Amino acid sequence: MPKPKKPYHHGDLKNALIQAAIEILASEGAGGLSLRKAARRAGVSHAAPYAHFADKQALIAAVSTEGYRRLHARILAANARYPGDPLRRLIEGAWAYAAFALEDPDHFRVTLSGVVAREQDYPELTQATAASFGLVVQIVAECQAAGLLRAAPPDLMTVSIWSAVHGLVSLALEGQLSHIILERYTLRRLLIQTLGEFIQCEIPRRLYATPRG
Amino acid sequence: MPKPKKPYHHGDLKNALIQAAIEILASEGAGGLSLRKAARRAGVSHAAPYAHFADKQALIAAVSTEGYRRLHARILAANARYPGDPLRRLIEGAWAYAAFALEDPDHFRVTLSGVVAREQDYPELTQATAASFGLVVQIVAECQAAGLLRAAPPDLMTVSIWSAVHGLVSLALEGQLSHIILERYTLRRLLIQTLGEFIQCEIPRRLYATPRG
DNA sequence: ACCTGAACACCGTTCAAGT
DNA sequence: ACCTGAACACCGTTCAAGT
Repeated sequence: MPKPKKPYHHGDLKNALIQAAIEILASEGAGGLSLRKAARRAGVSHAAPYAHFADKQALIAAVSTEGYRRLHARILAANARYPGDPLRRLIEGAWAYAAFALEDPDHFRVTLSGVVAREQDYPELTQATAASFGLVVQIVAECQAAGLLRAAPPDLMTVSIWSAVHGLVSLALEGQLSHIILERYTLRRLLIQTLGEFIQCEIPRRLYATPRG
Repeated sequence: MPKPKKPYHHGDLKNALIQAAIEILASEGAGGLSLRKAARRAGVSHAAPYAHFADKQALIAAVSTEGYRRLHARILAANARYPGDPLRRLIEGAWAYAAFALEDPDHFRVTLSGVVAREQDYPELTQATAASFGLVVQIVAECQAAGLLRAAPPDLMTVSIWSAVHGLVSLALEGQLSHIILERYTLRRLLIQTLGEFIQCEIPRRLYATPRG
């Protein structure tokens, strides 16, 4: 216990509000998220959040930070499942990204749809994004060492691959991929097909199957 | 003149509202867009838009449709500039996409950030997206014929390349690309680097320079 | 057909005031 | 330090009424 803080009459309103916001995103979508509703769900008055967040943007930044941490945890878990198998780590890491988007679309949207003034004002968010990026750079570097990805500055290669994965997931999520295509191919199939353009070897067909779920 | 319609006392309120919305996006950003403000700018009462749009979503769908048309026009123009040069057409088409995002970030955001229930309710939007997608498929197919892209179903290859371009542009726009990277490389450089992973030949260095602007 | 004005339920944000 | 209640200026949407 780093700080034995037991404030007024709500255990930890700040985190309660973040959790409430994430729940609202899951149940009502991004359009239904309001400071007042989060306050109501946490059982406090509509002005109480202002004791912990400068404005709505600040709450959203906190929700975004938590989103990045969940993404990080998912990719890390996928990584742990395939020690010494860089190809599998790359593919399942990307799939973990997609799975988060599919399971919690509005939290994903808020997390990745920039809080605009970000960097300056929300150091925790900056740190969370840097940590995730760093993790992907590691995976990419492993793949390069194994000759699975072309030699290039790992951060540049990471930008390219992250872009491709993020773009595919976003377009699918926003319904911008034509029905014709989504009826013929699963998202996982499209993901592997796209990663296949980067990867310098054949990808085993058995990886096409969407895992558990 | 397909329809000599001269309604009540406003020439064409519907289009006036769409233009007003696009102007608001440019001057105040996506957060500042409201039906009431668009109505005010068009010089009508706040309830007047409901004669032409079912709700705010419907206006946004119209703005999105217009965004897709501008994107289409830009890519078409880039195409016309490089007849018989598929590589250049691909690169400058992608750059046209990025240029739209850079010049009118909030219109780009609204255009690509799905209206969710899209397909069913807004046939004009569906048509506009299909047209753009078709144009890119053409360019991709040309590149494949020239051996610049790997042989694969052109629509699948288009999904992969569009994803990469869209992802890169989106991440850059939302400030999700680390400062360190954006300070060292221009967006155009990152775009070409990314396309380079798909293209089966060397890309002339002189294309790295960002054109007019 | 096209538009207005009043009305309703909701926001984000501020601020004096209470414990 | 943490929270409340009233207040203000904004929304989206509806609806009776006017031309």
